[in-house]
Amino acid sequence: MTQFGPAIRERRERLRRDDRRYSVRQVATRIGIEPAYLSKIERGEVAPPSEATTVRLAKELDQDPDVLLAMAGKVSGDLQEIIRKRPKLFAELIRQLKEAPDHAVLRVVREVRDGDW
Amino acid sequence: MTQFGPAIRERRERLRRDDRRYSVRQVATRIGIEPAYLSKIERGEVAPPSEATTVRLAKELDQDPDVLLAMAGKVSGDLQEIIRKRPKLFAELIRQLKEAPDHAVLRVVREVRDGDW
DNA sequence: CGTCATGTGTCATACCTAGTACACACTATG
DNA sequence: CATAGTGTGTACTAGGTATGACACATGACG
Repeated sequence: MTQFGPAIRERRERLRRDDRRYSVRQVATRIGIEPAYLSKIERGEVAPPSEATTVRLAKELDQDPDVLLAMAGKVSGDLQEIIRKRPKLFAELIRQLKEAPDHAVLRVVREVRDGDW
Repeated sequence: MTQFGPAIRERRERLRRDDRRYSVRQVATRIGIEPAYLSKIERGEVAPPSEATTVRLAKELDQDPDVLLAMAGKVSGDLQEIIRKRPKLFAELIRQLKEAPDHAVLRVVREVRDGDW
């Protein structure tokens, strides 16, 4: 699994090649944290930041928040809330899908989307 | 939503009617926490305990761990891990199912269980 | 009646989370 | 060459998490 910090650094530096506004300092300022803190995050010197900060960072770097949160070892609060409202149901479903191949899960997603319930 | 503490208390006292071994003290000792701490948990004087403690408590009181964790505002670590391994897929699925009625979700569960992938 | 168990109040604590503040050395640019 | 911007090291902290230790008053049991 790719580490959170390095992934961020790579992404930011890529963006920076075309746009000087993607420096540690400026990105940090835009998402409302200290530059030194972002630097440490990117080098993995500290643990990934809070969910809120991770999401702001994801948006800033035009990345999928759920993917970044996953790398940070977290699951989005809104997903957790959905699960908590019907814990038995969702726990069973998710454990059921643990070993299912991607295409099987996708099929379920599509079925539900087009479902006529 | 029922609160975590009171639900625990109620359940424990119910068990206690038939079995004197379900006192605050004895339950606490069996699951490895201080009696005073369990007392505070049951009265909601402190926040619900850690996931590990909650699960031990659930087993001790013969309750569904996922349900108790949900009341505690948490989602089981093993479910989170499943989601984190394929964040996009599961995020989409779960958000898709947010408004789906129970029977629709259950249908999906059954389909997957009997699925031929 | 003694003693054992019960629930709870008070106080203390170790560790974690999620950062801030500031200075310093290097680099690029006009 | 000045200066503006860059990344990073060191030091610090407010607030929360998850308990532990112990004493005390009450109630039940033999």
